[in-house]
Amino acid sequence: MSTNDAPERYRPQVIEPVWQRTWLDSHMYFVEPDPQKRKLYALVMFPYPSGDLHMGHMRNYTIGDVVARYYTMLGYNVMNPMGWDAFGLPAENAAIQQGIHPAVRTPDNIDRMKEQFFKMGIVYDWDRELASCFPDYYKWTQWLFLLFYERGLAYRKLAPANWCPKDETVLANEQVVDGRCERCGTEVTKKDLTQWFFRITEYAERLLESLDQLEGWPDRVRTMQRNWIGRSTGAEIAFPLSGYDEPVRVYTTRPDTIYGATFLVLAPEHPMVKQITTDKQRAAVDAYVMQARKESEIERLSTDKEKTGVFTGAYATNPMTGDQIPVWIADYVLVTYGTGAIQAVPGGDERDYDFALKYGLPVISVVEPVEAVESGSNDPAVAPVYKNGASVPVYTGPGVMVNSGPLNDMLTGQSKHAVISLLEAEGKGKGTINYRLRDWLISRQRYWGAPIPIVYCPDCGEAPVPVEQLPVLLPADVEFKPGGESPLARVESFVNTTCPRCGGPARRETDTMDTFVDSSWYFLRYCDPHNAEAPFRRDLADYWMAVDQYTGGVEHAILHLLYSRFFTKVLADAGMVGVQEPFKRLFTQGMITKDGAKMSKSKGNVVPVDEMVEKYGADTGRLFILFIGPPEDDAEWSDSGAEGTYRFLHRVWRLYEGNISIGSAHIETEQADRALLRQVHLTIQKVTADIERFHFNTAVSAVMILANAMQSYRDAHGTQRAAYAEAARNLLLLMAPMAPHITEELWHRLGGHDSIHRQSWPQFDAELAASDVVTLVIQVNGKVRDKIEMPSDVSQEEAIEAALQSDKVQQHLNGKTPRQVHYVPGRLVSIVT
RNA sequence: GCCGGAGUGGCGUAAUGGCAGCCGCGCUCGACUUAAAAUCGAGUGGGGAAACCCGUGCGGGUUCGAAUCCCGCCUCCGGCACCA
Repeated sequence: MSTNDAPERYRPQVIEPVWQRTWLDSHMYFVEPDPQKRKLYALVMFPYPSGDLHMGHMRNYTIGDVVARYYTMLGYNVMNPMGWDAFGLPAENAAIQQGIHPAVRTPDNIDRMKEQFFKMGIVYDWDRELASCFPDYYKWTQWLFLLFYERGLAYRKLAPANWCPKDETVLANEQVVDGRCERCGTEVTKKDLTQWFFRITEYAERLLESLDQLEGWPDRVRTMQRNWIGRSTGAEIAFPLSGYDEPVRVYTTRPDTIYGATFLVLAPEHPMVKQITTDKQRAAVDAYVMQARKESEIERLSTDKEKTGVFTGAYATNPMTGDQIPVWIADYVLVTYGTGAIQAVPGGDERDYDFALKYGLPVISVVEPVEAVESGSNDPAVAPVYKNGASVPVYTGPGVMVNSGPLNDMLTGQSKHAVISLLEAEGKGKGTINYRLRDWLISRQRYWGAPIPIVYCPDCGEAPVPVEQLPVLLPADVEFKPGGESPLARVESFVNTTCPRCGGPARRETDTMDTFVDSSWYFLRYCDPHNAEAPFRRDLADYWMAVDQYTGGVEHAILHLLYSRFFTKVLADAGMVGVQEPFKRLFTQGMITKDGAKMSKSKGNVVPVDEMVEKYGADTGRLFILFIGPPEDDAEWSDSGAEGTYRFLHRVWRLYEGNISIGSAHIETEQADRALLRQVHLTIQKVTADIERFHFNTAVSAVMILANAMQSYRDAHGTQRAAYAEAARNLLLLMAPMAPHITEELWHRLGGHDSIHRQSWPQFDAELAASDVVTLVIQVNGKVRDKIEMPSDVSQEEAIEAALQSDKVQQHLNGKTPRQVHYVPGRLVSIVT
């Protein structure tokens, strides 16, 4: 029981810091493995330490905090860690532009952001904090690189990088704006460099297969990953080249259309282009190859763009028809997909068709639609189309084979198997499975990343750095100005080393790793963050893994999540973890946009959390960001409306003024008391379900409805009846994960002991929530004509009888006899005449 | 362009096959006040005096019944492998 003689205003700026300090000092959310309790690993994607948290972060971390606090109240042993994805481009840019060393700037930013986490009332197990840029973390990133290396999953090959010829530096895609260097405006070209790759394609099939088991993932993310991996079945076919020993190997998903293959197209970068180009065509081919290397992949794959290409002068033989067909190059063929060469079948492929019409290449029909092959074959998208007055159409749909020798009269599908058998029997090709997924390029010609732990010896060649020599430390004294190579290459003391095999002089690899490598295993390090002997202990990973609830931005739906899944599978194969998949349930939140774009420092549209928290307090900010809309949808930021949430919390505060007799066993049984208790239990049910399914906006709405009901009840009956106390207690518990400070404060003012966050989550009582009447909606011919109140146990017969007797229904029936009546129990009667 | 998603009052949204607009913002009117702020109360999709009609981006379909399911289109957002 608590009495407040002089009502005190709600002052978040006063109460919030007090509880933030209390939670931190009491280590409330610091956890150890406890086999007696159900564990729950709640994880939010760790941020890049840009220095300031904005409203997009606030949404992300508030959701994570609600999850952690909610499951704690449910009695789980909840691990909720936080760390920093601290390597990367922005720190290096700041070093170049402002001369601030990343090793100085990054910890400063981390401190600032950590302060902002405290101010938002977000609780973590800070004992597990990590930062990917600290040697005690990247030592193990390097260790894992060596593990991949030993397992044959890391290798080097030549690959192009964006290159600014003026600055003599490699550019990230982000630094290339409209084909030009963002710094100096020079036209960007490509430079071929020997770079490190991870062999993720070896895991393509497994990454695809286990997607089906990830039932706790949103369908859209699973679909995106499935399409990204892009499994297709087809055939690799050899087209002999006139005058060469080596044939051109093409990959096609439509080997059945080979009789219509009237030319071949190689990617401009295809290794055979140089040798097969005739002298007459050389100048044109070279110019085209140069041009193609300037284009981005997105430009090249655009089906809108007019097709371009050049004839190489070479001819190949169609292995099925024996015809001599010309070999072209074109930028719509990518060297990274399939074999980098295609058989062009203009009669059966839109792109090939456009290309053939433009360059006057022959078009042959090989598939004709069959009437009623399948119902639904009248789809206009796949009907034969004659473009630009061509005499032969393009048709990509299913049908029957024509002009195809032994395949004639077969149906699509049948013909695919038949032609593969023929090709295999004659040694001209074979059925294959192809993936769109490419190996993961991890080399970066940058300073601020984990050095790749490899040494090159003039005598022994490439050698891994011995484990006991890890970490390969980033030197502190570096010149950041762009020029030629990775900044590390200019640090003699770093580059010059000794060969671990022969002890002779050797040079270090000067590339660093893609930051996605750092973030592909951080969730494992959290399980055992201080381990100096290994990345993490197996038994600790076994206790905590998999992550039960992973929350983060939808922009990570493909790359980060795919790489983390890949890492987990490799580590499972190495016996280091017991799970095949790292993230059991995934929630991808939408972005908070401002001026129509994702908030980011580079776009200058950031709304910092500080402003919000200083003006209204953390609880208002948290509740408002949860209330703003469905968390999986993007939301355009506007601070009008925050005011309403602030008012709501003031109203809640006032609900706790006056005497509230918590703990009274006696519940009055007046209508009003029963109605309030019903509302309490409906709210328990709703808020519980909404938190479980991440519908926080409707959970907030539900507690507002309960607060409104309490207010009406109080105005009529005061605060001293037990029903009110029951409502008061439950409202705080239900709001506690979302608005942790005000609920903690009011909990103590009500006389509650311990922390509200250590209380049990309220239990829904169906009996108290039940209502004795239901409102039935009566429709006549699909339109609502009346509503009638009936006892909740009304039978179908009674409901229909009552509906038919309604005056309004009689009026709309207009003397006609109902032909059909549909009854939805407890909800609706639909009468059809 | 390709892959994925979203479009509902003046605004954020609710309803995921069964009452379109819950909850909140904004606005209007009223109470309290010397006045204002704060607070409290009433109202608020469009048309119509009313009965009622219309209405969930656009066009079609399925159904007794569609914001919700299906087909086609338009617009906006995210990802597209070196931003993370």
